[in-house]
Amino acid sequence: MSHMNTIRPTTLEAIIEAAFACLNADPTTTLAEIAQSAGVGRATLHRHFKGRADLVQALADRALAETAQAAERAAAATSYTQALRRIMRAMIELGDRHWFLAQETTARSDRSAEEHARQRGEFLDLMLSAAKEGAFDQALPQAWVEQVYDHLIHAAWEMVRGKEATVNQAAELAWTTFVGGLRQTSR
Amino acid sequence: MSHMNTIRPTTLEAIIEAAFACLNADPTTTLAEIAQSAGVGRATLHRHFKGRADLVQALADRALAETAQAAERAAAATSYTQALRRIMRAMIELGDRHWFLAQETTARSDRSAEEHARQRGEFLDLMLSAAKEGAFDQALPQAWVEQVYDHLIHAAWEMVRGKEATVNQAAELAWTTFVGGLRQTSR
DNA sequence: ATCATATGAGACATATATGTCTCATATGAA
DNA sequence: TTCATATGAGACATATATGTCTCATATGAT
Repeated sequence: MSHMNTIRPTTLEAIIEAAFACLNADPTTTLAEIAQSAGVGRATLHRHFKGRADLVQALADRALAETAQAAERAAAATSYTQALRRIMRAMIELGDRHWFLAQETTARSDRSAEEHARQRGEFLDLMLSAAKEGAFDQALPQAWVEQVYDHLIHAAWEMVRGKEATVNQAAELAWTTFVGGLRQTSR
Repeated sequence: MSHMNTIRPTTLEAIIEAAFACLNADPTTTLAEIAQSAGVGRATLHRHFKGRADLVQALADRALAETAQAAERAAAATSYTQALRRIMRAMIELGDRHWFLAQETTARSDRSAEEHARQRGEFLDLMLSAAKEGAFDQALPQAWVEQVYDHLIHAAWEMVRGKEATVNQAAELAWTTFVGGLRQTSR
């Protein structure tokens, strides 16, 4: 604290945002390319992250923390179904984080994997509760409901990325498709 | 023709299948790892493919050809809607090819990209025709319908991969979810 | 059996990404 | 201004993936 010449917050942020964007677009992206995309020297990237593995771990940690926080906030709702809907919207907004976590399965720390599993577990409980509320057909395989939920988030995020919809529109489309597609009467 | 000691078809096939599996699981997979996974020497892989780029191009070409052929076969149906359904099922069966084409956007030959675009165009026409038949709500953004269609294919494929459903079951789930989610009354 | 070709193993060279260091400069606090 | 720290540029070393070659062996056709 006090007088220290702190790291410019923009530098670290720029690296992290560029890394999310680059690695989501192409997981083989070079550290040099990420640095360049962040408008930062290659050495600077190495000062902040020991190496590729370290960077990826940091991204995973951040994505996990951000999605967890957003989900927690969104979970405050009048019903489990509404919570599910609000979380879906929140995940679409954090689409790059969500997608990164879904893709980057390689070599994550135990703690990180545990946290991910814990979050996932909480979410599944919520889904179960929403199912009991009648949000979707309880006879459907749980795995299918999860798959559809996650993939619709990604689909919606890509709509937003491609400027084909606003976040609100995409979230609305995704939710409507989710409940309509998994409705009990639709079987 | 004639007396030549032909390449063992199994060698090439093994390499290609291993490459699809490995690269889908982790795009950064090494050529050495692919060769090993195929149960083949590293040198042998290089005899068949000049390098990584060449291999990826070959995979893309094959995936394109296989999906095109399967789609053409499936398109023979009693209605555009049925064709759409049969194509969806076919794509789930070719899930690894379909996914590979969706992911591997980097550096494909012009011819390959053109062919992909052409296929895509034909498919969009079909979707439009199915929409006119009432397969789904015509008021929905075309891009959203495409996104949902493609993502449900991937979701279904992952169900099959994870042994959580047979191809038939997964295809049924995907189609039901598709038409239910995009139904006109569901808006 | 004989021969042509495919293959595997490994040596070797090269290319590319990664990691480390130095030094000049920029920046913000005191 | 003065000072401590962050940064950029680039040199340099290392690690890893890739590409090429040789040779012994396996395989299938004749």
